[in-house]
Amino acid sequence: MNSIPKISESEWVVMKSIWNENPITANRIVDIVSESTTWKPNTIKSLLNRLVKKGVVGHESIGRVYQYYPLIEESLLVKAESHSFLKRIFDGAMQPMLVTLIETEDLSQEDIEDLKRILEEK
Amino acid sequence: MNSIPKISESEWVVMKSIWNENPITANRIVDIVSESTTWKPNTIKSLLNRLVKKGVVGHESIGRVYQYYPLIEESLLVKAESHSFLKRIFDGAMQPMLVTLIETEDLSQEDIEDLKRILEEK
DNA sequence: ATTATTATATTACATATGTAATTAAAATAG
DNA sequence: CTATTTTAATTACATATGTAATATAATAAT
Repeated sequence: MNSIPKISESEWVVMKSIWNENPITANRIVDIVSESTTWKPNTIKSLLNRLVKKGVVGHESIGRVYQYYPLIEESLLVKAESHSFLKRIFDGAMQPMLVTLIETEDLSQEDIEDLKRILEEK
Repeated sequence: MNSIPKISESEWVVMKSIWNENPITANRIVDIVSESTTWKPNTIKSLLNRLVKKGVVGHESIGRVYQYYPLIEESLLVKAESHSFLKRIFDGAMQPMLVTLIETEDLSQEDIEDLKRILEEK
């Protein structure tokens, strides 16, 4: 966990369920992830195992069943991912990115105001 | 080119050189990409070929050498990528993303002002 | 204890990606 | 034209990823 590991798109969705409910059992993860995907339970378990292998998720058997929990903070991974995205697509330039997203994401006037407020607080 | 193809991280850097200089020869691409990577020329050519296979780059022999050119607009791919990133990491929510990037990317006061201006223009 | 049920771990397999080397084709130099 | 150089195409190969099936170990039911 020294350098931040890369986790794949599918792994992200599993990871999120673990950050949201910590600790959490494999079955809960399967239930939650199943709501937003069509993946078979085995698929979800596989992804879970890969996350364990990558060292971003830990588990211990409390009682008769494993409890899984994150070994890395969500904000850390989110930051790493955001930074790499910004660099990869926009060569690190925030302005073009904001422009692109503003015109892609069709935001309400409210949203725009919120965003401005965020900037003002800086 | 009906649905937008996915291009990998490495392919992005090759793709960028083609958007920047259009049309462009393979050798130029190799030269340019070599400046920012340690990839062997063959590696760069391979990536180029994959882009052709994916249908995002075209080529035709003008004179004795191929000229390569993009078959898809940069802005289109950028938008698709941005949208998918936003969805994947932030569940589509701009606010948290902006917050994250603001605190990750350490921006100058100038930058902040620029960003505000962009928002005001909406 | 033996069987059935869960839960977890191992193995599988196709496609994608990173990273090139090898081969073939085309152009140029003798 | 034949040999060499340059360019482009094909093949290679390890690791990652998407997507599971199968096998094994632990529990619970009989």
